[in-house]
Amino acid sequence: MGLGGATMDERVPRDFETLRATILERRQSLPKRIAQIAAYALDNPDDIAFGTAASIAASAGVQPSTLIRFAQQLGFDGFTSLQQVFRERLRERNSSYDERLAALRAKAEEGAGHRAIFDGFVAAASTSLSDISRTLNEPHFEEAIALLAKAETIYVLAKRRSYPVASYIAYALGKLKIRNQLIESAAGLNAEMVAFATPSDAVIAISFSPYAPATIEETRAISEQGVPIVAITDSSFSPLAQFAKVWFEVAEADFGGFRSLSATMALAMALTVAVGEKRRDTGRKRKA
Amino acid sequence: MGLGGATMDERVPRDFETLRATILERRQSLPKRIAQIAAYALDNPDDIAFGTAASIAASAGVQPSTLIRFAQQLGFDGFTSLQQVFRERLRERNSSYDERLAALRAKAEEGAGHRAIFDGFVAAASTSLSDISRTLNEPHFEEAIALLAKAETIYVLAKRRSYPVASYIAYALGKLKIRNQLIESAAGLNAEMVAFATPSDAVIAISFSPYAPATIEETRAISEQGVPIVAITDSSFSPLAQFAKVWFEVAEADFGGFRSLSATMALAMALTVAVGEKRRDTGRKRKA
DNA sequence: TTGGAAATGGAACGTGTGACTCATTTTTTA
DNA sequence: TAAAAAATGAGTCACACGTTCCATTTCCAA
Repeated sequence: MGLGGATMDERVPRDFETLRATILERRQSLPKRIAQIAAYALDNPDDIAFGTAASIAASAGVQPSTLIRFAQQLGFDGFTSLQQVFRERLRERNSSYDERLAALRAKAEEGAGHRAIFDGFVAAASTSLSDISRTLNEPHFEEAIALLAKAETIYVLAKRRSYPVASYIAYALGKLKIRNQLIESAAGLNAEMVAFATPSDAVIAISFSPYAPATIEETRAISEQGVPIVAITDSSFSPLAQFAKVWFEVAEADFGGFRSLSATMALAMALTVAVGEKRRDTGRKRKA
Repeated sequence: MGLGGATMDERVPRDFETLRATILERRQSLPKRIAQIAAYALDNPDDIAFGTAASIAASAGVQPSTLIRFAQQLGFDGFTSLQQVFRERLRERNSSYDERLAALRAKAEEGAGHRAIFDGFVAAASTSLSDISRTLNEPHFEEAIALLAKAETIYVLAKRRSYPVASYIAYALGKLKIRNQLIESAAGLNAEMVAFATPSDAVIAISFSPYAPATIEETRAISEQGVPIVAITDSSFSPLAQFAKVWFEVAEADFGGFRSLSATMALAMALTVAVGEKRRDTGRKRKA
C-alpha cells in the first residue's frame, strides 16, 4: 500500500496546529522528498496557502506529484484539501495587531465619546509596548542588571510623571528582599538621603521631558559621589544620559497629553526581577 | 468605451488600503451590480482572497463576468490581479497578535535568560491590555465618569501594589486642575483624612488580591460616611465591590509573581482624562 | 415613445490546474 | 548479491478555472 496509512481510519488534521504537530511527530519516518516538502510547508505556510501545486513544488524542489503524495500520506484527499488547512489558518487569525491598533486609534480620534478616550490609552500603551519590544538594547539591559545586582542598596529616583514607576520598583524590590531607598520629594530630606549613597550602591533614575529639575540635580549630585547610575529616559539628549553609566531610551506614545507608562513599567519590572534572579544565582554559587 | 477609465493611465491600486479607498471614493458612480460586488469585496475580503471567481460571484449574487468587469473597472487586467491584492493583504499582515504573544510567552517560558524576563513582562502587559479592551463595561465606565465629574474632591485610595496607579491618577488629576487627595500609608493620618470626605466628594479605590487590609478598612469607613466609591479591583468577590457604587473588574496577567499594571493604568488614565473632559464640558454649558 | 448606449446575463473557449498512472530509481529485506 | 518493496520522476488527462464574446435587458436622453 503505497499511500501509507491514508486508508486507515486515522483522523485527518483539520486545523493548522494539529497538522503541524502531526508533521513534526512523523518527521523521522517520512521519506526524503516528502520530508523535504514537510519542512518547506512548515517554513513557508503562506506559500502553501496561496501557491499552486506546481509553483510550490518548484519552490520546494520536488515534483508536483510528490506534493500530492505528501498530502495523501497525511490523510487528505489531495493537495487541495491540505491547502484548505493552510488557508484556514490565514483566515482565522484575527485581524492583525497593526490593524487592530489602527482601528482603535481611528475610533479614538474620530469618536469624541468617552470610550474613545479609553481606546486611545489602550492604543498608546500597546504601541509603546510593541516599540520597546523591538528596540530594547540587550547589551545595555544585561549591563544594567549586572550593575544593579551587585549594588548594596539600590536608590530609586523619580519625580512627577515617572514617580509611579519608581514606587512600583521600590515595591517589587522590597518583595524580593533587595535593599532599596525610594527618593521622593515629600519630606525635603533628599539631599541627606543622596549623601548616604556610595560607589558600592547603585541608582535607578527615571525622568522624561520636561525633566524635573530636582531629578536632574539629584542625579548629578549622586553621580559625583561615584555612584553608578542606570537611567530610563526618553531621548539621547536627555540630561540624565550624561550622568548615567547605562541608559535606556523608552519612547512612550501619548494620548491626550498623558504619556503611557506601560513600556517603562515593563522595562522597570523586567530589570527588577532580573536583578532578583541574578542575585539568587550569585548567592547560590557563593554557597556552593 | 465600456470599460470605463481602465484604459487611461490611472494608477492601479497595488495595496489593499489604496484599493479600499478607491472603491469607497467611486462607490456612488458605480453601476448597480458592480457596486454589489464592491460592497461584498470590502465586507468579505477573505473570501475574495481564497475563493474562485465562480464561487465569489455566486456568494455575491452576480455573474462571474461581472466580477471581472469590476476588476477591470478598477484598472486591473482581470480578476486574478485584483485577487492578488487581497492575498497580499493576508500575507503581509504580520504574524497575528496572538501568534506574536504566544511566541513571546514561549520565549519567556523556555528561555531562562534575562531577555526572557523582559519578554514575559511585555507579554503580560499586552495580554492585559487586550483583555480589558474586550471586557470593559461601558455603562459602568460612563457611570463612574459622571460620578467622579461632579465630586468636589476626589480621594484616591490605594496601597502597596496598586499605589503606583493611585499616584499616577493623583498626578494627572493635579495637572487637570481637579482637586484631589491621595491617601497614602506614610504618615498615619489616613483616618483623619478620610473623615473629611463628604457625600459630595468621591473616591477611587484600587485594590487587588491579596487586598491590603488598610485599604478595605478605609474604604468601609468612607462608604459609611455616604461618599460614593469607584472601585478598581480584580474579582466580583473583592471586598471592595460591596462598598462601591461602581466597580471595575480588571484581570491583569502576571509574570514571575508580579502582576502587570498596564490595564489598570490605561483604565485609570482614561477615567481621569474623561472626568477632566466632562468637567470642561459642563463648565462651558454653565457659562453659556 | 423611441433611439442609442451602457449594463448585465449566460454560454463558449482555451489555458493551466490537480490528480492519476506508469516507468524508473532507490532503499530495504532475505 | 538478488529480489522485493517503496519512493520518485515524468508524462498524461479530465476538468475547473478565468476570461471573452455576444445576445438581451435596462437606463437615459431626445
